[in-house]
Amino acid sequence: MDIKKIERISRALSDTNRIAILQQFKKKKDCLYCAEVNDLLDLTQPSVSHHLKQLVDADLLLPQKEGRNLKYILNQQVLDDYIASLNELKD
Amino acid sequence: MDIKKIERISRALSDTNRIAILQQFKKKKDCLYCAEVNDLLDLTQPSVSHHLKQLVDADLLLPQKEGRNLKYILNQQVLDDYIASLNELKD
DNA sequence: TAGAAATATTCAAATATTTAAATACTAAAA
DNA sequence: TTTTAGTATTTAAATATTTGAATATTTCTA
Repeated sequence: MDIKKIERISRALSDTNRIAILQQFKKKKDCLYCAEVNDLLDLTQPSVSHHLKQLVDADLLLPQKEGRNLKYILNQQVLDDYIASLNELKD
Repeated sequence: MDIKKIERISRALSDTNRIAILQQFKKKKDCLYCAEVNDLLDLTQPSVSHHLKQLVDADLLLPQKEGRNLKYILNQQVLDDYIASLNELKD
């Protein structure tokens, strides 16, 4: 993973609201709906949309349209790659 | 690791200059001198000092004074804890 | 002790991020 | 087809970050 990608993902993770979104996947298991994220955070809908966009732009979340709803899936592969890059710092 | 700590470390990692500093540890092995970081980055000394401070404040680097020089050690424990927190997102 | 070397701090300017209000878009439902 | 629900975009304000110039601090050395 190149340094720009590491930067992008790190920045996506550098906000408690976005970390809370990711942590919610542990509870909701496989997927999370946009509306659920709006309920989860104490922010207006546009702000939540902005945070979700950051996570999607970093490829941490994969969006999937379902009619007028939007479902997100955690991109475990990118998370694994990011973790692998961090592990490489340690040798 | 609490959410605020994850945020802090992620933010410290969200800059290519700071990532480059951490990557330099792989080449210099155990420790890195402040002056070496100044040489590494194409920034003025105060800017480098600022970046190093971010890494120290996130506990990713442990500073050690050696006379008027300053030596940094990579805090592998914090890095491990951070990685563990990221791994927890995946279950 | 005076001067030099290494690092930190202060300050200001430029840029980026976060947030919400207003509005637009898209797709389902009435 | 009009309305409604869900999500995105635009805009602007507040705040935070990044950077370098100037300066301060600390510690070594002559």
